[in-house]
Amino acid sequence: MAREAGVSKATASRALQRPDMVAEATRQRVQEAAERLGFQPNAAARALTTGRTGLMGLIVPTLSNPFFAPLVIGAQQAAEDTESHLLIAVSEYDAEREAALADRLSEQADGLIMVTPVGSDAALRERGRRRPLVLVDRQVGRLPAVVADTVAGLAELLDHLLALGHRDIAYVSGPAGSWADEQRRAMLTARASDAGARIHVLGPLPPTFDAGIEASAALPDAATAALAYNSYLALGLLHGLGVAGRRVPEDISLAAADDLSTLSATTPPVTALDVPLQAVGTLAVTRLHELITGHRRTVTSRLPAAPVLRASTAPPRSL
Amino acid sequence: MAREAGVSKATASRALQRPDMVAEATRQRVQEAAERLGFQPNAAARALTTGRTGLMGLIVPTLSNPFFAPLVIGAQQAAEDTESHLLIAVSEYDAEREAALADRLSEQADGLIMVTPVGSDAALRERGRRRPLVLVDRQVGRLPAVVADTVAGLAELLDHLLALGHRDIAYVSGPAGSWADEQRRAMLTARASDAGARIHVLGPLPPTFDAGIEASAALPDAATAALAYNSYLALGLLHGLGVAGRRVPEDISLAAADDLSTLSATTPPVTALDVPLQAVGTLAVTRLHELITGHRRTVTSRLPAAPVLRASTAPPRSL
DNA sequence: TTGTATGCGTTATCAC
DNA sequence: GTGATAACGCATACAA
Repeated sequence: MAREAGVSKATASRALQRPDMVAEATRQRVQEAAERLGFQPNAAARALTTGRTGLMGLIVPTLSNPFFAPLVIGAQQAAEDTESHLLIAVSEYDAEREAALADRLSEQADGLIMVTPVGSDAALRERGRRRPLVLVDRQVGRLPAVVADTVAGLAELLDHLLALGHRDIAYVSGPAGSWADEQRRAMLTARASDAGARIHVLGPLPPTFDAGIEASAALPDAATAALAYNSYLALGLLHGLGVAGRRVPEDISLAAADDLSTLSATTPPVTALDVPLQAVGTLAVTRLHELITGHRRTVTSRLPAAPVLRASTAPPRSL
Repeated sequence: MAREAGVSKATASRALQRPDMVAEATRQRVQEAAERLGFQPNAAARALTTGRTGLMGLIVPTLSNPFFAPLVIGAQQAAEDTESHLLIAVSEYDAEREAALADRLSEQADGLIMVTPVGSDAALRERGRRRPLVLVDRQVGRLPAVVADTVAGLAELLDHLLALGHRDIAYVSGPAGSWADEQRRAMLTARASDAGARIHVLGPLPPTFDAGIEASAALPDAATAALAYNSYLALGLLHGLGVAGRRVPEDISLAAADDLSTLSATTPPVTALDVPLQAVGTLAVTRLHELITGHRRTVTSRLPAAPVLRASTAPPRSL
């Protein structure tokens, strides 16, 4: 130990952790001794006494979908601000796998952030009881959560289509069992019906380009607009429609419920929902930090998602 | 502690860690007691005695560029196989920041994987001396490294262009100070010259879509083909050329030195280099694990990058 | 302001 | 096969 500085380890520890609890002169000596020896504090030992590892676990369903990159980036930034690091794991949309990962991460981290579209409410509740837990894009009871309000955003998007005159709108839905997808479906159906319009649900479908192509052939004839669960489905739809000779937006309008950057570079650019995922990531880490330090009881935060209107949506032909 | 099972903690520990060193009956009792109490081993305490945290640090320059996603995914998978977790941090291409992150991660992790296009050789050498370190896409002395052989792949790509008949080829280069970029430039210039052709270097440029657009206007008149440092530059070039009324590949051929998925969905699809980044990530973790467990002295592994020929490359007009 | 002593939860050593 | 017991390296309560 750095009693190269000629002090007790207690003083050394203080000099590095609580510089103000020690005489300036000794602080300097310790500092220098530490440098000279290339002293590296042992995180494990510190964690053992303090009960804090300074690590936060982050479980995402996948990293293949660039959709999640901003979330990780945002979380990363906030983690830095709280002097902690991120332990990232990937569940592959598998509830069992996710549970195993969460268990293992719990041993190492001070708390967990989970974006878990699958996975049972009960399991999450139980997990939240044991250790600090923040959910992302999902609400379970009174568990702390940060959600991007895609439902409200989607409502705006729907309103936009309705205002354009669309009355038969296809919703190309996402993976089976997705919590978010169910919320959206319910909202769309109800809201459309209130406005005297109809939602034609296709799916559930895997949220992929190929599934979008297939869906493009299955769109009901009546539909003058299609709303896709995500960008990949939208890109597939665009491609499929193009191949089939149906023009967007002349023959059919198209919009997506999330907004990967490619959507703005297609022909035509696709109307989409800007989901503030980076902010979600940042906020989730902040919340978890509050939870860990016990600074505050936190509940659900809701970040608005806003439609980005592009050239792929226009009034239906019949008008 | 789980002496709910009526055994000493020593036995309890053994029952859970070395099941074969304990009588089957007691193993069961301990097991059950652990379940009942929801016992969670404390990773910090274990790390303190064993000297292993089971964590690996991974520092990437950015996560905004989907280029790195496969790397993380590959690393993730391999980490799972070695029973370890990944601590991921982002350097933002900032050497100073990177150094700070590396220092902090070193305290927590058993070793580090760094993909560091910037950052000085000397600093990396020193770091490699202190703790297990694996470099990605970079070689520094005899430090263990895993590199995707984009230089060799690019040579193939160049050969392809030469075989098509191109003699004046623009290389739209990447960020200033990039290790990989320099390697490429040198190879291209030398190899082209050997074949009686010329490389026109544009840049250094930020590896972005917008920079690609600008570069498209700056291409030398003589150039019948352009090779871009990465997909974003290639997409920008494609866009810029399209706007300017120059057709790809009729007027000019285009290729990229990496291969984001969008390149295959453009019009025309863009010839590119398939960089096996996922395999790189996997191998890097495997190497680091070997290093940590001392199973093997490892040096540089080189994974081949192969050209994917698409419609954006064709013989030059003049032929 | 500084030093001494204790404990964090686990594994390793050495008896039994 | 099992049980005491001593580390591991740090932070703190308490004493000086």
